[in-house]
Amino acid sequence: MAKDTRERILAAALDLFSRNGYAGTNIRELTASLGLVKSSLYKHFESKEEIWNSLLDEMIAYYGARFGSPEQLPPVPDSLEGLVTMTMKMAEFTIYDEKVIKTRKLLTIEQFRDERARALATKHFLTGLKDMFTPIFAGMMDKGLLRRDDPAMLAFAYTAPISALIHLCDREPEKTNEAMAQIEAFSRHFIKVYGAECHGN
Amino acid sequence: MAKDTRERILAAALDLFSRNGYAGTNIRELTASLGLVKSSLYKHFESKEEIWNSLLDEMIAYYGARFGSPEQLPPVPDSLEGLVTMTMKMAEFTIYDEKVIKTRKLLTIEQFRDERARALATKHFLTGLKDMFTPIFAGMMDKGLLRRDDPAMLAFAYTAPISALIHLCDREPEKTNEAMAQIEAFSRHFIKVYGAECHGN
DNA sequence: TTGACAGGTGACCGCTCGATCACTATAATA
DNA sequence: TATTATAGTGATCGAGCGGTCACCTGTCAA
Repeated sequence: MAKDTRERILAAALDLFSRNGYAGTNIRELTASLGLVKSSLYKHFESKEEIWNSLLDEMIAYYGARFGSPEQLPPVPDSLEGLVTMTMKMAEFTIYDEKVIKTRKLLTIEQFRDERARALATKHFLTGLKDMFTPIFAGMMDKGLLRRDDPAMLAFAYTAPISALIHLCDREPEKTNEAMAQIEAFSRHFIKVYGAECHGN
Repeated sequence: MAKDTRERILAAALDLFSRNGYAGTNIRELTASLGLVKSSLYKHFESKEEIWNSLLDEMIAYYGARFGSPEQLPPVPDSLEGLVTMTMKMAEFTIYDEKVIKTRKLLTIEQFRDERARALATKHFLTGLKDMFTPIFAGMMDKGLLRRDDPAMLAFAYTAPISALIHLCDREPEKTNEAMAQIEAFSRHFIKVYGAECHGN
C-alpha cells in the first residue's frame, strides 16, 4: 500500500471535489473516506492545494492521452448511419464513465477559480469535441456522405447540442435515458438535414 | 438605508458566491465589501444559508418574471435576417448584463449542491431557450420562412450552440467579441441550412 | 420629552479548518 | 540482527469560521 495510497487519495479527492467543490471539502472527510486519519495525508501531499494541483495534472495528462493527439481520432464513418452509431458509442462512454463524469463536474464547479481548470473546461465542453468532429465531417464530405459546407461549422453545430445533453446528464442523472434518446434523435435529425442525399422539405 | 441594506447584501452575495462559491465565501468578506461589520448582517438575515435561499428565491422570481410566461415571448421575425437580428440582440443582453452573468456563473458552480439551483440551471442552460424558440420557429414555418420540420428540434439545434458560446463568455470573458462573431456566423449558417429558400449544395 | 425600535458595532463564543509533530509499527536492507 | 525508510497515529496548534450578545445611536410616533 505504498504508491497506492497516493492514488486512492487522488481518487477520493476527485470524488469529493466534484460533489462539494474544493472549498467545500475538508481533509478529515477526505481521509476518513479512505479509513485514514487526517494527519496521514500529509505523508503523501504537502497541502490541500497540492492535492488540487496534482489532480489537475492528472486530468490534463489524461485528457491529452485520450483526446489530445490526432492518432486517437475515430475513423471516418462509411455511412450516415455510421455517424449515428459512432456518436452513440462515444456518448455512452462519456455519460456512464464515472471518472469522466466526475472530471466534468469538477471542471464545471471550479472553472472560475483556477486558470488551468478554465482552459481544460473549454477543451472538454467546447473545442475538444468540435476539433474531433471537424476532420470527420471533412472526410464524410470527401466521401460524398455530407453536403459540402464548412466542416468546422458543422462540427460545432453537431457537437454543441450533444454537449448540452451530456451536461444535463451530469446535472440530472435520472434523465440519462431521456438524454441518450435525445442525442440519437438529434443525430438522426442532423444526418437528415446535412446528408448528401436530397430530401424534400 | 433601511430595506436598502438587505438588497445590497444580496447583491454582494451574488457577486461573491458567483466568483468563489457558497462555501468559498465568508461573512466577514461579504459585509466588509459593503462597509459593514459581520454582526450587522444578522440584523437582516438569520444565517448564511438564509442569504443563499433568499438569493435563490430572487433568481427564481426574476427568471419567472423575465422569461417564464408566454407574454414575454419575442415576436416571430418577418424574415430570416430578422431572426439573426433578434438573436444578436438577445445574445448581447445576456452576455453583457452583469447580473445575468453572475446568476449564470452561480448556477454553474452550485448546481450539484442545491436542488433548486439544479432545476433553475436546466432552465437557464437548456430548456428555457429551447422553449422560447420553439414557438418562434413554428411561427416562421407558418410564414414560410423556414422549411417544415419539428420546431422543437430546430429550437434545440439552434439554441444549444449559442448557449455553449454564452458559457464560453462566462468562462473566458476576453473571448467575448470572438464568441459574438461566432454566434452571428452560426445564426447565418442556420438560416442558410433551414431557410425555406432553396440553396444549392 | 420619552420610549420603542431598527440598524450598526466590537467583543466574544465554540467549533472546525488546514497543518505540525513526536511517536509507533512494519517491512525491507545492510 | 541491527538499521533505516515508509506510512500511519493521536494530540495539538493557531487561524478563521458562522453566529451571539450587550450596547450604542438616530428616527419617529405617542
